[in-house]
Amino acid sequence: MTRKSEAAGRSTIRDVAARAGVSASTVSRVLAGDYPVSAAARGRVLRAVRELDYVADARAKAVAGVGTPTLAFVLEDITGPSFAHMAHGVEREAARLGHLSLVCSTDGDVRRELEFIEMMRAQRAAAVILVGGAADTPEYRERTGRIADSLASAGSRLVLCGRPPLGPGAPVTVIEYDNEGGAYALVAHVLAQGHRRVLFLGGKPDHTTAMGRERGYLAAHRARGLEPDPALLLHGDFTRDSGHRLIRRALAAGLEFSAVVAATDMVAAGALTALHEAGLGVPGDVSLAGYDDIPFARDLHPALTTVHVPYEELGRLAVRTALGHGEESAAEHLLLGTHVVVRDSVAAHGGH
Amino acid sequence: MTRKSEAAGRSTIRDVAARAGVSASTVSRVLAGDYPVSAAARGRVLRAVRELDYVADARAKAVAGVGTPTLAFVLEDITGPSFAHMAHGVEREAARLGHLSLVCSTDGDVRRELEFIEMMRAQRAAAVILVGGAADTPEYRERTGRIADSLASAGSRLVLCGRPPLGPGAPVTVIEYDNEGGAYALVAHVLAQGHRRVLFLGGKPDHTTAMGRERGYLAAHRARGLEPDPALLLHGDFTRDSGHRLIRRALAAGLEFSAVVAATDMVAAGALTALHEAGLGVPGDVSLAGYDDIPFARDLHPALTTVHVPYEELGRLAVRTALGHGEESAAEHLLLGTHVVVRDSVAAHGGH
DNA sequence: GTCCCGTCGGGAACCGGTTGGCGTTCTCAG
DNA sequence: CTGAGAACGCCAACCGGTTCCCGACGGGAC
Repeated sequence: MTRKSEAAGRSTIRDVAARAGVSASTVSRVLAGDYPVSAAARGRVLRAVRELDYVADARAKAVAGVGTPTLAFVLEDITGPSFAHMAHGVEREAARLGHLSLVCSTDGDVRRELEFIEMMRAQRAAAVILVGGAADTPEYRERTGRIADSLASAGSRLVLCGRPPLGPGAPVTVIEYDNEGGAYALVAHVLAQGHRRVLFLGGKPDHTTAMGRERGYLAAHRARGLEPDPALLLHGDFTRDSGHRLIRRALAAGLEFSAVVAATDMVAAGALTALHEAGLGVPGDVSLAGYDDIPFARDLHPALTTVHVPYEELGRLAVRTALGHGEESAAEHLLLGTHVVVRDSVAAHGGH
Repeated sequence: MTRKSEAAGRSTIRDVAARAGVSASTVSRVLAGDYPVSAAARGRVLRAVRELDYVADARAKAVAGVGTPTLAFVLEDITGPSFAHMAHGVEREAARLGHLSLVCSTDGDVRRELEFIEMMRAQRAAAVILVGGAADTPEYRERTGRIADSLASAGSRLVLCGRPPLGPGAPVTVIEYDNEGGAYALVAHVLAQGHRRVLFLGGKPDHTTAMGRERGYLAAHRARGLEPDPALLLHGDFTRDSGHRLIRRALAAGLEFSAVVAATDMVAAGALTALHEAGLGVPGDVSLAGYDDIPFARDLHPALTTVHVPYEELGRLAVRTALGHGEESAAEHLLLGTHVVVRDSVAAHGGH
């Protein structure tokens, strides 16, 4: 009883073959359904498969060159609403295209990101999608460029989704949204309401998403011939606690401002609570705006004016272009639009 | 030039061997690092690996019986905050234990869930984690039981995380939280504030998570000798829109209530907005409570009283027990505690 | 100068599938 | 009754690794 493998246990194609009284090739062909097989043999094979509850080993198929391709996406933290929406888009589109999705949270740790990408190369993933902003240093470009080459030469592809593009020539697909433009439009809207001292609750310096929004903030001011007080540019991270803390500190420091633009809806949520706690009315005493248009933005009180970003679509596009399906496959750099969603948290300055 | 494979392209272990002037076995051994290999040979192999940018094919390793195990988790929608937190816990713990994580969103589609699980069996995943509530029908138990057997006989394991357990005997690991108990405590708190007509914004009938919370609602009433008006039990789903709609309808129908308990923080958020839109103050005119304690609950205005559920820990435990690590590996059924978080959205009936 | 043992490396079988090529059998026309 | 051609099924090679087993070589002890 060398390998009877009985009823239980992972049975192999040979077990099935033996039970059906045919060769392994025949079993394979019955299952594949391409090659002609006599009805009698097919029946016996099918029955054996059912009785043994046999499922072909996907890894072995993969080695043999058939089988479900895999797609990987790595993000900082699935818990962030915008990440979650991108992830959802990626996963849904991948599934639609018959791919499996591997995830990895890096918690912002570059080393973990690197390790995971290396694993994905070993897995022969069809594509690796890097999601979300990052520090755009020369080192980042160099490192990411190497990864892109490495992946490309292994027949895979690197996709940057809402992440700083590399120089031209790198074998990379980039899907971005108009990050700076959204911030520009939003801040322009705030300024149009008469606000002149607009506090900006930013993210980590040199984090591209944060910086893009900050650039939009500055550009909107300059377009009106205004030069914002540098003291109004605060830095933290993209969490609600950061927004809460930043506002408390600004208030404690006696900083003057009539409006707050947060780099993120999450940050705005924390900021809103801090303002409330300080007895400040929004938008009566101070106006507030966010960025991302997460579903919750509507349920803050007042409903948050923010910038809508098509996160889910971003994810879908990322996998579609990566896999070369769809007409956008030709393009290697896509830019999706954003737009301001006006709700109730921004009012005219000095307004009643 | 049969398979020179040049600089580019997925190089095989044989390519490396050829370039280093050794056999494939030696390359394998150098990379594995177990077997003694002369310094000279090792050096040549390492250099060849570097020059070819070689990474061993993880799928082939898997077939040969070594290599990174995989773990799968399937949930309804990664976009829901509580799901996202469980997912995060699962992924982080899996990574810590050296596993890869495959995800699948089912959007509540049972067929998709089934398909995915079958794929996971083919992938020889170490464990499949089913996350989130489901309709607990006899058919569900039967089907899930079959899956559990099937997975078990393939050396894998099914884990139900916050999902209805099966009968005893099924080869399943169950990680739950005290769903009903949390609702009981929450509603008891509301009743203790003097409220007698408490509207319950539930989920789909026969969805276990929703029903568990509903049971808690009822039990808390009965413990006080109260029998709630059946008209106060509303059903929808777990989205913010559902909460919004339900409140609007209840108000339009002239339903009387002094407090609202929502089955979910998301639902509570929608309900809160609907109440505000109707000119009702919270908690002045009506009290409101949620369930899940998602980070945003603090930033609603008023800050939401809710039930804290250790979602991330739930995810971590799921993989730990599934993989048989840790002391809890022996247990096959774990129940995590929940607790009420009192904030500002529930006030005494009749006001101060 | 042998003998022996330890170190090192290669050949080959194996993991669990797929598939090309070829021989066998069946069928039907001539 | 025979020969051609189609239908069918098995053998063996292959995918890309790992590892058992054994032979070769070199050095130290006697």
